Amino acid sequence: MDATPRSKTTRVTLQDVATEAGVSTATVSRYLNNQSALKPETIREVERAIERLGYYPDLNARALATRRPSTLGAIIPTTENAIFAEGVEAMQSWLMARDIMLMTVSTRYNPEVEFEQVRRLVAHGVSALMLIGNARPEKTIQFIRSHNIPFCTAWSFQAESDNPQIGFNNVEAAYQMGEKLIQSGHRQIGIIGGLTHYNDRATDRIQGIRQCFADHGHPIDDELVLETPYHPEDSAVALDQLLAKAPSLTAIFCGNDVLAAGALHRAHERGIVVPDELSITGFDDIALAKILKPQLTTIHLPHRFMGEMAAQALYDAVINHEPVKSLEIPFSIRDRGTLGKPD
Amino acid sequence: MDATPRSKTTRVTLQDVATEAGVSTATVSRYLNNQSALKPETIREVERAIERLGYYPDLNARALATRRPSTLGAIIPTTENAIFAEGVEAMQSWLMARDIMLMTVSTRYNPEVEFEQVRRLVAHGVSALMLIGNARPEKTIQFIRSHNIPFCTAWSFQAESDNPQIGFNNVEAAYQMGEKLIQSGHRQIGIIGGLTHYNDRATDRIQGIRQCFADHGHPIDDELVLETPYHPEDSAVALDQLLAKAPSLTAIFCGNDVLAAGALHRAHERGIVVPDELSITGFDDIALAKILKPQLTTIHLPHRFMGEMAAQALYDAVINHEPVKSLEIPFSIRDRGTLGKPD
DNA sequence: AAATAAAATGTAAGCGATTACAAAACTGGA
DNA sequence: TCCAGTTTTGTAATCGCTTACATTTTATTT
Repeated sequence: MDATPRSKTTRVTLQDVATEAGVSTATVSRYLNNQSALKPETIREVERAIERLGYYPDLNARALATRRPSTLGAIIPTTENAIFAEGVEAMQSWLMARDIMLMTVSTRYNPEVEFEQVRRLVAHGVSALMLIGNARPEKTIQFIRSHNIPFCTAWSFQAESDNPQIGFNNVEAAYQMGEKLIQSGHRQIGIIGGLTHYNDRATDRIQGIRQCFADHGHPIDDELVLETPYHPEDSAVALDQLLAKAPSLTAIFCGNDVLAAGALHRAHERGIVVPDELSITGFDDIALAKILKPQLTTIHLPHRFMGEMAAQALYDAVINHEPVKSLEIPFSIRDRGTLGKPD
Repeated sequence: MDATPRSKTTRVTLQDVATEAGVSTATVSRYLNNQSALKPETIREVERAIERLGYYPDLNARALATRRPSTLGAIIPTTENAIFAEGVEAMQSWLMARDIMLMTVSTRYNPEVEFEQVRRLVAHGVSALMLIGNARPEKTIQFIRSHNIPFCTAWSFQAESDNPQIGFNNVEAAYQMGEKLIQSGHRQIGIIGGLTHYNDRATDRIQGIRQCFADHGHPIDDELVLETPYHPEDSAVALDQLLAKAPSLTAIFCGNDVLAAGALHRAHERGIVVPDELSITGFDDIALAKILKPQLTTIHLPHRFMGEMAAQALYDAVINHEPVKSLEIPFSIRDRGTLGKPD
């Protein structure tokens, strides 16, 4: 095969194809977009030229000319947590099938970085945006709105928010886990939650579990509610602190599975038997949850599905110029091995 | 809730800023690029106009006009495995600091999908590409080369490959783990590797460990070398098969940590004590490795660092029009709790 | 004060596509 | 054969930006 020697810098353009095929650029463009209006003969001619030259269109130039959507953006806290990584992967494949690129960036849970990323993506011409959760400085959403960019938030669904949301009710999920704990006989529990600063998922989960225990007459003391970064080591430290403050705790509610894994690991190290001596609950149901020993009792969420739904919502919005439709995603508790009855 | 009324807003352009500031577009453009040539007074004027209008440049249009790089691409097998997710996250932040976007897509280990993704990214105008590993159909690299796009492969370094590579020697790493196993007294081991089809990491690791045992006079039987997808469940099944075939195995070499975690979990389920009755080794040192019980003995790799190096290599290449420089990344064994001596 | 060099700004032609609008090439019917 | 009506194709403006080159302004020198 002769590898179409190309001078270093030049790209094969529509123009090149046109000359090669002996037609005008408009004709080639028509071939690329709606073949309907072309003579079969011309079509063949153009096809051959494209083939010979190895031409492929410059999608950015096309986007510039058409002002039609060719990329969407997703901004997530981190790819370290598989729930987001999987979610955007699902978005990506859904969109790709429709010829749209997804640009994904992460913020490391920093709202200022998030704002910066929003600007960047908008500057790069994304025609819609997905963000995680509803908690952030006003200016971010304002910026997006002022540029008339359709967007949605995801992984959180709050009745009180007026963002379009594709997510689930974190308060309710945590509340239900609380009921499960209470049913099992737990009365005094500790909480290891994520950092709540500009993180509505972390906030809501903590609120949900506390509300539940309060409603049942066993309010959880502030002292027993710890916030840590989403890393196993931090969670381990938190467990130590909790146990130091209240050795009689019978269960730990963790803000997510990573935290739960860290707590579980530390419990093992301390020789505490889970769930006989201490129960631990997670949140998210990541793959890890099932290979821990014992397997994590946690809340299952369809992360990939959520990603797809978000993709679809944004897609519909940019294609049909409709407002983005909110969608509440259901969750369910996975009762596995880390929740037992206190002695 | 008023949901984003989709008014036909036109975008604020350079032209708008120019008129607002009472200067020409060239001047505004100069302000954006090299302020040096402008009168302080003009600068202030332009600044004010930009501020008032909330202008930000269209990076795609800019890229079109300058033919200078504004985005790079990374193609990884999956974001499910944190090693790649972290790697590209590191790439991303490194590049972002230099005002370059990274477009990341995944292939699900399918070489045809990978080829398709390459085409897409190229069409979207990425000015360089990172791929994972060296094993793929000829046409993929040919396509990239024929379009004169700088690229590198990563997570693998093979002396025999003529791709620019930022990676480590998988054969050697596995070999060293083998020596460790032999030193500990293991003579008969089983292998649970990844699918080797178009996956040089999986292939090399298996080859490395087998070579080592062969060199020491304890060749590993084909029967005891299993390949499975990178999921814990598959690995669990593989462990059962291995143990069925050869109950006397004293150790299992796993192709990565996920596989090791799955095998470890299954061993627990079967009541096998690790490492007393069975040793298990991993590969990659993902975060999970340290919260398993016992902690995984595995090979540590600086994934983020590798990502950064790849970013840097590509960046240098596109900026200075130099060929991409290869780089071999060192690894090291983390001796933790899953490797013991056979009785 | 005139001549000349240096600094600051403007003009206009691209970059690679799309797409009104216009023109040319076919139809077929009278 | 001629003309109106379709099809098919071409011309040229446009998208938002950069930049070579031209022009104007300002500073420097004699």
